[in-house]
Amino acid sequence: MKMEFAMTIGALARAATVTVETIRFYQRRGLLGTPRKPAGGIRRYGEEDLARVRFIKTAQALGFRLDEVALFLKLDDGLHCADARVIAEQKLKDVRRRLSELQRIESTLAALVRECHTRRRRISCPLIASLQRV
Amino acid sequence: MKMEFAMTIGALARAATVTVETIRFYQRRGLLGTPRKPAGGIRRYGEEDLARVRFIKTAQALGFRLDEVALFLKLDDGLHCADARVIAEQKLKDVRRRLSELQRIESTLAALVRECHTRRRRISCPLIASLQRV
DNA sequence: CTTGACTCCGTACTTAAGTACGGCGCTAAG
DNA sequence: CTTAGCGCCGTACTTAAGTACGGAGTCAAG
Repeated sequence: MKMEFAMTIGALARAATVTVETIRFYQRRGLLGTPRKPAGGIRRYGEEDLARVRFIKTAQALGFRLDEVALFLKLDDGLHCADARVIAEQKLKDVRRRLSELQRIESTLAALVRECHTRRRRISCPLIASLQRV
Repeated sequence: MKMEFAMTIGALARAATVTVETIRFYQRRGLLGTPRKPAGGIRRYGEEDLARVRFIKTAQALGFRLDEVALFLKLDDGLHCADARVIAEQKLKDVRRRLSELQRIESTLAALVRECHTRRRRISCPLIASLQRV
């Protein structure tokens, strides 16, 4: 039997370093359960709720959207590992696409700034002029 | 004297490969002028309007937001090149920050997927399990 | 027993960059 | 002369992930 130290929603939020509003938002989105309320009292949250919020935040930090997190949670019964992998592979593809796009932007922008540094005292700003035709 | 071939808003939108609604949206945002309307007639747009829309789209493709584009347009008198450069340098910094963040995500996600491939037939999905603690 | 902090709940607002809609007028073709 | 297709204009809706607010109720300390 584990020692459950029950938290209020505020304590849970602090423990997960999110706001109370975020907790309530996740509940509305169905990502997090809402404990039964003891008849005109205050809800209590356990460690599994904290783990859930951390799960959501970790997945988000890896680029998953909340609806994808919801999918993961549905698949979290040990049986759907392949399905979860497919989602992660798609996300990885997406991340790599964004990465190369951003790299393209980086080099173009860097070139523009460089040009702006070297070609001083021109009639018109090379950077702004470039935006007409990059 | 240049041959101005005047366009309707629809023709301008097609020429710039945006929608009419986008043109009108840019006008509301002050990014694009609204030609005088010939008393109960239809507005006509010229090449400078097309150039302006292309300018906006090019800047957007380099990661600038519309409010930053608006700044560029205000600076476009040849006198504020240094100011424009500062904006571009900030954007470049921002792009590089996002780039390294995305690289971090890429490697973590790739490792997770790899683990999911090799460690088959485990009791629980390593990917989902990892989200509890990455 | 009061005060202050916190919870509960519903609703509305935020940002960015559009998209969609609906009613009207004009205009070019048949 | 009529009709189809645009243009004009205002307003509202979209997505994502929360934030903000306001009026209650509750709980613990003093």
